[in-house]
Amino acid sequence: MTELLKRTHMCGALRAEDAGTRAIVCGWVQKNRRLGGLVFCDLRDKTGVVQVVFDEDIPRDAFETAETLRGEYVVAVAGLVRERESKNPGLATGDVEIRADELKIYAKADTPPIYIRDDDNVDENLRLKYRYLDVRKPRMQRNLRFRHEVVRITREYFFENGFTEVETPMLIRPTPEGARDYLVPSRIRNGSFYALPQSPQMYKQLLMAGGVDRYIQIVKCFRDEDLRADRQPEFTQIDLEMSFVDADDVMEMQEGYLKRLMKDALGVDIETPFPRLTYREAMERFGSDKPDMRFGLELTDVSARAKNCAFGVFADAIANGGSVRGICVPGGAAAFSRKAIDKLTESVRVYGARGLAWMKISDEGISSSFSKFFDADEMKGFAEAFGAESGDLVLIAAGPDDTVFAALGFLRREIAIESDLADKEAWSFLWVVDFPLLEKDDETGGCKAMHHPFTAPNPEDADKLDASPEEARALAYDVVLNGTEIGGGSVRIHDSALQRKMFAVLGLSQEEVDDKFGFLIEAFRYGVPPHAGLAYGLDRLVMLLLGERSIRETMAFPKNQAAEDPVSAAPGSASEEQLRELGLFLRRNKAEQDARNDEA
RNA sequence: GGCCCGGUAGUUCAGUUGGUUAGAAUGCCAGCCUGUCACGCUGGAGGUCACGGGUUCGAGCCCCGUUCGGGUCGCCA
Repeated sequence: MTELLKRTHMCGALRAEDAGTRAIVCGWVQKNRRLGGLVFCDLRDKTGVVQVVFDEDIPRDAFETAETLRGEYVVAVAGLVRERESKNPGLATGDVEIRADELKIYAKADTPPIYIRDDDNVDENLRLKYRYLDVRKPRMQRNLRFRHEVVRITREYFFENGFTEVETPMLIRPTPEGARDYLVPSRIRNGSFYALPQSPQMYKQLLMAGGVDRYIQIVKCFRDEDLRADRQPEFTQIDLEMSFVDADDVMEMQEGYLKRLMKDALGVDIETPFPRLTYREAMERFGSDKPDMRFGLELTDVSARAKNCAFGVFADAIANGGSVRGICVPGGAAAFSRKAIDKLTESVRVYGARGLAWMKISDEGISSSFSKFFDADEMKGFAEAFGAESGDLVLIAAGPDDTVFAALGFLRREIAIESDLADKEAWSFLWVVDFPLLEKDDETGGCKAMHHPFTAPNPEDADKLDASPEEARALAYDVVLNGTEIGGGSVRIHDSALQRKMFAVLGLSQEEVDDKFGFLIEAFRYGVPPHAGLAYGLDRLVMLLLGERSIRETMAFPKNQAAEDPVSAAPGSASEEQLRELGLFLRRNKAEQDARNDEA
């Protein structure tokens, strides 16, 4: 066993006032510079880098060892801290250096496959495969510590407010609704499966029935769906639930939390309460249920002007129950080339929009892709409806409402990014409320819960549940930051008659209800308080606060797009023995079977 | 499942109309160097151009297929 040099200081903490003290620091060799009779070594730990200097006045073997140092060797250095003759203003510790007299190499290191530098610009796949090297970089060190701070502040705030952290099971009953489950086969009961939780939803409601009153859990959740820059198969929720409260109480509690978080984590003061938009208003003004309100480019509905017009695209959209809406892009956007507009048109096709109509307003008048269908006064009317002035470009989409909203919602974000319209310093929080209770289920043709089947309908819409359930609003709310949903929740149904009605509207039979949710329904028979809650996506929240573009930057070991862990190469195959114990038989094609036989 | 982008030294990239032995930077190795800090100087090693097939006198480059990675739509109660 190597005898340790006991660390007395962290590398990045040394300052001019430490000059004259003897220090022992440990870490990784960032860089070794040999100048013949002098060796400079930048030593790195989690706090930063400090320069160590070896000269020929120290014991011969120590100096010769110093000459052999290479990048990422793990060492301990003992020596006197002293002020530097020539300071390095680029380094936090640049006023001092350690004049080493003792050196111990704990571990040598091969040349790493990636540079241990923030600006290495390396392929992300390599970063993930060698994540333990990537994590040595200041950026990841900062991100992981920041995430830790967010978690600490979160617990602090909610604990102060009477919340109890309770762990709920990771092995739960599979639920066919919603996202795909990760299944875990049972060994003890062959043929049965656990699922990993997509969220602790039902358990936290049981805790309300259990009198916990205020619950929080910072908890891993699992969804076997396709990945995105902000979606991982396993992610962390800040999950909470409160008893004897209404939606306003929950939102007020969250505003207090987010205000505290912004202050303590970033030193930023934000205004509360947050603005509230109804879902309908958010869609109509911004084409999104998570609008970014740091910039304008709001949508305008011009359906009335386009009704019964000669332009088939407009007229048909309205005749089929859709609408014609657009955005006005100011600031000289009328100078956009035909090519640029074509590119925007192409980009909205993925949202189902068939195309974009446009009009350019200039001092000479209006030029437009649809001017031949309208007279000059009508064209002027369009321009006025958009408040368009000379130099502006108006982009118009026509079709079913959801398509128009999706296309224009995307366009306004896209143009804001390209034209750098959003205030980078702004933290724009808001609530979106009054979500629809139900949405169309394209697979069954019926309705399904937009949030989940325990979400309470707005009492004002209670009468709609029978006749026109799709018009009913829910007591659901999302909190949005700079155009990204960071959390969402709802008031839950605690009235069993109402819950039965919801299941009926969703088309679930008594048998299905008993099978899937029986334990929750039964629990509610024994006295459940009114309750409501909310869950944040922690990874996404941390990503936004850090200004990162991917939640992978906030996780120590994220999965790649194929949901594989590049470090361990998970998922892997199970042994025949494991499969046998679980009572599982895999269907294999012949090639796989042959390969397996060859192995055995 | 669909669409888009990409894969060339360890790493980041260049590579002309398809034409000799595939280059640069950085990293790595060796030597020199007492104030460097992106140290410097000299020299050196390092390549299955993702894989397979095709077109061609000739393919890193063109075509087809596969694969891997990323983005995105669907999906994510």
